[in-house]
Amino acid sequence: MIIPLSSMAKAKHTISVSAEEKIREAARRVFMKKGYAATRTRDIAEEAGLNLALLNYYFRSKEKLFGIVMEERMKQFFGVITPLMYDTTTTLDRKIEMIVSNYVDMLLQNPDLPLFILNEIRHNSDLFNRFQAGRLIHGSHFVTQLKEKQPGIHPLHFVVSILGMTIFPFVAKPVLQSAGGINQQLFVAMMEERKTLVPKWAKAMIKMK
Amino acid sequence: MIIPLSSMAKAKHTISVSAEEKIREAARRVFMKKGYAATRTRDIAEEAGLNLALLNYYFRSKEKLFGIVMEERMKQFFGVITPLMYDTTTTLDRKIEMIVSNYVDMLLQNPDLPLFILNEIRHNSDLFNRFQAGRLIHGSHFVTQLKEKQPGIHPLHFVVSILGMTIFPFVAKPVLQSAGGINQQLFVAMMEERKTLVPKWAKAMIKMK
DNA sequence: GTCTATACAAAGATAGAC
DNA sequence: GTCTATCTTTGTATAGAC
Repeated sequence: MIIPLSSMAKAKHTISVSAEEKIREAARRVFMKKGYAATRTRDIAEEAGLNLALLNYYFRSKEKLFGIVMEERMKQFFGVITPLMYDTTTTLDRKIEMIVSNYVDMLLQNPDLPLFILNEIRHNSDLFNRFQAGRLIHGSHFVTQLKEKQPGIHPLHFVVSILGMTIFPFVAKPVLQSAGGINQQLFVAMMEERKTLVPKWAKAMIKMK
Repeated sequence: MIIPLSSMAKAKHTISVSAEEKIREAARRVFMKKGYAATRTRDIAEEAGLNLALLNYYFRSKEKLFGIVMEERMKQFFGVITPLMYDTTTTLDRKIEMIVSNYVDMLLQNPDLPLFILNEIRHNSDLFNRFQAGRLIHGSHFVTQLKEKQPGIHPLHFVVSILGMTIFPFVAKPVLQSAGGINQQLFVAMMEERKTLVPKWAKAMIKMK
């Protein structure tokens, strides 16, 4: 039996991670930690345990490599809520519970993600526009449901409040730990508590006169 | 009558801004816009309309200049709430109203401030520790009042929620405008509305069973 | 595909004239 | 105090051997 070369190459790639993959993962870690501007391509090569030239061989430039990392991270950051917000089969209350819970779980695994994303978008707003042109929130079923319940208040007020209560603690984490006098363990415990607290508060807000 | 030289120099400084001052203000604008790592000293010199060498003449290095700017901005960012939080003469409800209202007013004038501060602190947490060692929130009268009203819930939960609802919209502004479909004018109007909405919600949260 | 060595550009800092 | 010119370091990208 003849085994095609392409299959052999594929098999080889499944046992040991390819150099390309190593660089992409190293780039993700370094970019996330230091941000685009403060990251040196040498840092990425070193983190990957590979030579600097490989970086330019697989990806054309620092900027191209960053674009790839950024797209993956934005998918992760916005992907947590987009499907939920557009789901027409769940109630408003259930949506709120799921959005908060899913976000907290994901952010506990990726605490640096929000500040990274929001900061890089601010310095290059094209990043976001290129990713998914507008209307991500505006046209969602979630917004429709909010408008029904509270026609007098712009639905974005509720979206901002829920996301703010959920995401902000991770953005302000260093300050909270230092000025609030809490350690890592307590921080995690509080975020777990917020999975029930924030939805409870949010539902009350929406039902208020 | 004899006018001392020192007075003349002082008078001169009141009419035209000194080079040192020009550089500090230019540095503030450029650092706030691009962040520390992405800022080039040449950008600051150009923004100030002065030569690059002056920057090193007055301040020893880019890092020193940044430290000065950072300290001023942190004073502004934390100074808005610190006095209020430690004030023992105001009620809890009044404190909440004042914190939100003061923050919104200040942030409408300095929309880039939160992301700048939080991002730079994350990349160099010494910046915050050096500024004002811990306890900024932890030992405040505000926290004491919250603990009285709701002994079962960690007071930091309320602090985080109030600050999150107030500050987060400014941190996420580019995303909100693009994905939420709102322009600058509507953004400002909504932030004004939040000066009454957020306190109303926050008070209800604290009173909940 | 992977490496070493190096070209080239950008950026921080300084010397020295005025 | 302020400028022009320049040194030095750092960082991105490429050439060329294996």
